[in-house]
Amino acid sequence: MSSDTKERILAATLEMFSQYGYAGTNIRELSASLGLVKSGVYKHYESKEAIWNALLDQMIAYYGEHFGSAEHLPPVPDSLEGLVHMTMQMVNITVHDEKIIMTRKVLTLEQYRDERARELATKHFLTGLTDMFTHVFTGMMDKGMLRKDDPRMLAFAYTAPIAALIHLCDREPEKTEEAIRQVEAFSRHFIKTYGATD
Amino acid sequence: MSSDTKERILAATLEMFSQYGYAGTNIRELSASLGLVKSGVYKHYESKEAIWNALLDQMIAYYGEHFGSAEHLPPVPDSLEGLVHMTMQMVNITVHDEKIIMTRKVLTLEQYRDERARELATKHFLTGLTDMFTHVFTGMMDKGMLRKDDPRMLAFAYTAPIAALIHLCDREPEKTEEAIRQVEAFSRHFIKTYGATD
DNA sequence: TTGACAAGTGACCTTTCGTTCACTATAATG
DNA sequence: CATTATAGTGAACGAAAGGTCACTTGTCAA
Repeated sequence: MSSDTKERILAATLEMFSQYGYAGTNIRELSASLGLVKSGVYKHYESKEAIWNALLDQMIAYYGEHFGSAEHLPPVPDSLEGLVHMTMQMVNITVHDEKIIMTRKVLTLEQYRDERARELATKHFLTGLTDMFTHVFTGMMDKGMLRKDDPRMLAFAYTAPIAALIHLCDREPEKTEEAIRQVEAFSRHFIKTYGATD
Repeated sequence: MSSDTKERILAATLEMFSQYGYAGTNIRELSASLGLVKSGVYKHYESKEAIWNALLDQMIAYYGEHFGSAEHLPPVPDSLEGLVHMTMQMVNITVHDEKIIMTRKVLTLEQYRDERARELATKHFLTGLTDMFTHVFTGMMDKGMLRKDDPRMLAFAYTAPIAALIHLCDREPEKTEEAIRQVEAFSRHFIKTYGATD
């Protein structure tokens, strides 16, 4: 089973790149963290850059599979409180799942250097979230739960502050609980502001 | 004039670190970009890390001088349109000033590695902006221009999306004009939502 | 004029980097 | 059983990294 090691290398790479970045990571430590010697890695990838490209391929594919198409859009909540609940569920996953955290960190660290990282970063941090909640808010407006307004603008106004708090968790993990409370407070403020009054 | 070169080194360091990061920058190229040979740099700083610390000192000091104290808070605008205007002025400066752009990029790239960078990043990207606009919105509520609400929550809801668009400009400079238009659209949406109705 | 010092040079050192290669152990295949 | 491909080893390589040092140059104070 060669492919097992191949994937283990990618996992270890994600871990190291998310901490030290591409330039700050060396193959010795990467191999050592897998219990093998550095030349062993070259049996599976021909260069450091090849590993990086494979990791990016995987991240891009993963994003495409899980957030890329319309099938994976979240259900429209059936109440304002449901929106808060859905939001908290999503945020709790995203700030506690190590793999997702490391993916964000890697994209953050390599966004100025690699074009594909740049593109995925914009999707991950901005347009993807906006698209997703544009759909949610459109549905909620149709059902009369939200005031009629530009759903895309609302989606942007809703997701950007939450994304900022998620980035705070990545930067200062000890503030995670506090940040989650802030997300909830913000979400409740949002529904109070934009919730339909009838 | 030794201190002239010392400052030129810091300027060149900011430029290189903001592009390639600390680990991705080498002293040879840094010196070359100043027209001197690498040992010349060591006449002014004893190590690469010393340069990094001096650069951080400078960034922290600059932030403290320009955004740190209450004296530097922006004036409370005298109309909702004034808020839009003030916002656009600030954003235009911040996304076009190369030094400010590079400062943000450096903080972005080193935030997971260096504790002081982490702290400054949080101030720069989150709490500093929130504090600033908490003051602005408090003043605007007092003057009856904004609906009474939690000024801190509003400041957060206002600045986080704008910061997200600024980060987009850093990541994809070719989208700067489009992003600026989005900032203005968001700002107008904000005053329509929270502006006092009387 | 001289002495001292700061700024800059170029050769050199050590370490670490990414990468290669001859080799071994293992396990499946004919 | 012999063979062959695969995964992993360990020594070695050249390049590039950060850093040192003896030396030159220019400036200015005594």
